[in-house]
Amino acid sequence: MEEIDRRIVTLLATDGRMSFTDLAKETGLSVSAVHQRVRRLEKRGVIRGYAALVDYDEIGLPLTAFVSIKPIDPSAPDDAPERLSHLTAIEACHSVAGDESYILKVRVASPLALEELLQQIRASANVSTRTTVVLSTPYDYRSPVIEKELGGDVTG
Amino acid sequence: MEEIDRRIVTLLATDGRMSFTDLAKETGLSVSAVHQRVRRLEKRGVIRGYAALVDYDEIGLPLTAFVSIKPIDPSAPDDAPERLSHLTAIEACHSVAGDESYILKVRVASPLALEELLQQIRASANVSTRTTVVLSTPYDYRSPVIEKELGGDVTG
DNA sequence: TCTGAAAGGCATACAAA
DNA sequence: TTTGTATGCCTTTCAGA
Repeated sequence: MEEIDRRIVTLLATDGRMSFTDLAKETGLSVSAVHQRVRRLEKRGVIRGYAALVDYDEIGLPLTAFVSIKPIDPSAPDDAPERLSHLTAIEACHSVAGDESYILKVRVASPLALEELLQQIRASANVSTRTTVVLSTPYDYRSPVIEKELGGDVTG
Repeated sequence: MEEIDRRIVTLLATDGRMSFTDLAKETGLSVSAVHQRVRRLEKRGVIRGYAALVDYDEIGLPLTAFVSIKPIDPSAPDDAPERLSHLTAIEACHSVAGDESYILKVRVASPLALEELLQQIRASANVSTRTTVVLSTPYDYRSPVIEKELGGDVTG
């Protein structure tokens, strides 16, 4: 029951365009039952959306870096994520524990573009930056192995 | 022409399940022309696949962390990615410039699970670890804004 | 929550330009 | 590389249990 939802999410995480017909075959349910379950998973927010996974080298953004940021003025309100969200080179923004406040993952075309981006980050959010350049990516976006208990109602 | 491919990739990066019919409407091409272009983009590796984006809180993996690793024995061959790939909690592995050799992104159920994972990482790859816990994620998996020149044959 | 049926829409292949 | 057509499959909805 809950087991089938895990299976569906795993299958779609691996192949986001899998058809309902194939999902039905894999789960042993009817097509319409799978259909309802997927729609419910989408509505509950378990599935947040679907994306094509892109090769960043191929689309002209071969340079990836992690940029850790720290506020210049620690007493100022921390609205860095909103201040930075207009910079489309930023793929992700994580608030983190530790010496620095956020880790950004960025994708740019060149070292020069990275330099310009760092200036924009510093200026937009009034932060200092520490940058770690990615040399290669053995793997990324691996599909999760889903825990047995879905949702927040874990009692065990 | 190349412009249309950028558009198609952008649309599919944002909605990985968009139909060819809708892609055709958005690009002004016929359905079969879009179909061929998507298949070509997949074959060229510009589109590497499709994935459902999952809410990690909802699937029982609410704790995200970045784990930087450094070999204990720097003279030993560096095969950390292969040695670690069996650990499914590791979502991504990036080789990086700087003091440490790799940055791992991991997803676990709890602090205890993180502790156990770190032990497995250290044992599997003979490395020391430095862990940065993610407190919240303002945004992640944002779709790229694609450069005008696709592929490696940039002449301008 | 499931199944099965009915509808319309969509994917895919193909001929032609 | 494109368009249009054709066929069959798939998605989606609905009734019923």
